[in-house]
Amino acid sequence: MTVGKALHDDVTDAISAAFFEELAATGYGRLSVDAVAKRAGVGKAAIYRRWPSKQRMAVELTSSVAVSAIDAPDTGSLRGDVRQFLANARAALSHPLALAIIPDLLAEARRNVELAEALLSSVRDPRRASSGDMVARAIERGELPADTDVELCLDFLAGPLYWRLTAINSEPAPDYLDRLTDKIVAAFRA
Amino acid sequence: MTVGKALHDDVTDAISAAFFEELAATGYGRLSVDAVAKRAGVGKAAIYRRWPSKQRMAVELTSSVAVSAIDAPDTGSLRGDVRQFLANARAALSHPLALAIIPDLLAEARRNVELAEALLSSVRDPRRASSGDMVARAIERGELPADTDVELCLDFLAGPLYWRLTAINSEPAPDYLDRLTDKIVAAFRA
DNA sequence: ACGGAACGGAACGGTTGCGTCTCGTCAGGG
DNA sequence: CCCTGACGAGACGCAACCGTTCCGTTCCGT
Repeated sequence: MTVGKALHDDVTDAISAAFFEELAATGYGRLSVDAVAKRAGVGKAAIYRRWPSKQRMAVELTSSVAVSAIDAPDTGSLRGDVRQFLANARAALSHPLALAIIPDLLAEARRNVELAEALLSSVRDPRRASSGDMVARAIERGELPADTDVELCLDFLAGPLYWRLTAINSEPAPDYLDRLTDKIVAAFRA
Repeated sequence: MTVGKALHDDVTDAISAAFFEELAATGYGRLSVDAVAKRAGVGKAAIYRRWPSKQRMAVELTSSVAVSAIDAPDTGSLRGDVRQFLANARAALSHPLALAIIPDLLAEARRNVELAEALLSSVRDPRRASSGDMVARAIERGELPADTDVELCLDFLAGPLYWRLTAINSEPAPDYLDRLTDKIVAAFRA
């Protein structure tokens, strides 16, 4: 027994796409439901038929898309895994939308508890877990000492690249990821 | 020949303090002039007597405060300099205001050209230069090879700590900075 | 073919914000 | 001691936005 007729998937998809485009263009703080609806070619009612508020729409759309972005390279060597992880991260951050949206979400999460919890559980924890497995495999292979501080290593995996791409904002050299890999592996072993 | 009577410094200071508190609490996107004025115990006219618009107020206040936050430790050894740099950065980011404001400004800068240029010239460039000197001194002392990639090293100096404090959002262990220093120095030498 | 529900569009009331303006007050330099 | 101008407070016009409600239309299951 369905309660009502089904919402149209294509409309939901259009809203989702428009939401992220609008989020990238104007930021979480200034995001307006009218703008999302207009960009999606949709009536506002279609949005409020799906979510009870702007906040819930933002949180649910954000975490629903984020879960698909989990990568756990397993190339057989630490260096290969690190290099692949960086390539994946670089590719993900090459989407202009992602590069504009992610820092915005991290900033907003610091004052929006609901958003913060959604991001932590749907993005940080899974990613951190799979990255941790990556380091654990290196330890099992004997590439890293058994007492390696995994948590600390993970900060090196994402930190420098994220810092370069979002804060420094200058295009890295072509061989940047290779050089970065060398230094990250060296840091892991320290 | 003064054009008019002087603006009161204590009022300007109150506006500045209120601006940053409001910025931390609500974010750049939602920041309102009314809220800043009310928090400062000031009429809106006092603000518009000083800056022609909200945007200019934000840019000028931000860059004026930022210039004072430049540190270039020179302890005589690479490890000492790195450790001191991290301690300074950690202290700066321990201000709850800073931890809420900085990610917000970085996110906003990505879509606000005027703010971006102000941050790049008043924060990134001076900090990057003094940090570069730090690495250059290590090269002169022979602690690092002459062909060290300074730019890449700087990404390691700030990236992991910033990532940990802003994105991962879990309190680091007491000896975190020491362990971090070891790995950063190892990365520098790679 | 029918009917119900979702659809795009638009208007609504209530709220908020920007930037301007006007009050009456207060301070400080000549 | 007086006069100029900054001051706090707040009203103003205008625009934007949220969330709701109403249209007339279109789609889809039965």
